[in-house]
Amino acid sequence: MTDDARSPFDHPANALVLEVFRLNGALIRCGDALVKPLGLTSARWQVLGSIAHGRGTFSVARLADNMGLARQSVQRIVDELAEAGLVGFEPNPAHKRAKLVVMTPRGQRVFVRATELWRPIADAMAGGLALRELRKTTDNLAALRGRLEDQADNGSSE
Amino acid sequence: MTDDARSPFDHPANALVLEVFRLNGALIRCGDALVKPLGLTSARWQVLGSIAHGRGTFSVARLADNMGLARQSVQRIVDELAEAGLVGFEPNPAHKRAKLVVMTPRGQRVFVRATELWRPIADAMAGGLALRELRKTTDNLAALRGRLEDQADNGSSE
DNA sequence: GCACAATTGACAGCATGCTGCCAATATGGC
DNA sequence: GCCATATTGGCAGCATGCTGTCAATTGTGC
Repeated sequence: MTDDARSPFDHPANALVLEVFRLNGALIRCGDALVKPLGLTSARWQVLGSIAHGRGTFSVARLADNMGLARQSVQRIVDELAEAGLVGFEPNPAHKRAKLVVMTPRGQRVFVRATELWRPIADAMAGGLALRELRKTTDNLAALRGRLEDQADNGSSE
Repeated sequence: MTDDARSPFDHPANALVLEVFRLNGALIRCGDALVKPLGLTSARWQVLGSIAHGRGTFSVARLADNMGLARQSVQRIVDELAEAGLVGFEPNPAHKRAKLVVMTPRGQRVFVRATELWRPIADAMAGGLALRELRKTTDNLAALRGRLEDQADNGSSE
């Protein structure tokens, strides 16, 4: 069953879009299952990853920008992580209100554990592709997103 | 700002995963904005697309399988589309309970209109990539998903 | 220094994905 | 034919994304 000219919905980009949706869903489901034993979810794990990436120098707003999400989406997750004792807040010398989000020791341990669980899955998933091909694919996705967002911006101003 | 060895989270697949998340989010936001004037959302538009793809020969459960989503996720959208008068139900000769989901004439008009709005955006987004490259990228994503899901399956049984 | 814009977080509410549980309807083994 | 199983839809509830609005803080232009 291939999707040919069955409907007016037949653009070469559509197959890619559908595959992005499917892969996104599969990644979230897999991640949820993977880190559930640690009391995490995909979303909380991702936020921990962003905090690790910034080494505790980011406010919630910066985290959200880096992840491409709305501030409030990240804010709620961070608040829940704080309630669970996995992250905390440090005073920000540059901004009294925008505190810096840092991992607690417990948060660090959980994040390291999640990373260990993920590595073999990532190896197996990416193993079939040459590193070059993997990078090329990533670059192509980024380029597609760049042009999509340009379109969205232009479209709203015209 | 590149993400080097700042944390234990440093696998070549991670850049791709993050880009899939970002592109997925960008596509949904763009789609929501695009079809909002038609009274649609990304999710409803996608379900209409699946119905069009099956030409009205699919039950809700089949639609969900095709989209890689849980049945209930699709069920709610279909119910809402039915309430909005965009889809209807035909009796299924093979199953009294599992009715076939079909577009109403109004649903068809809305879907065609959405497709017209999407085409120039898709052209602009994919335009920077050769058709070959676009297909290759799509295939790579599908391959990654296949291996990811295999891992998930094996992992649960071992 | 002061008013105005931009940034940030708090709170409330919606859309869409998920799961779990139950009832109704096939389907298959006996 | 009958009972166990699978499939399907209905209902309820949760997680995570979004938006809009408001207050607190910071930065800018005069």
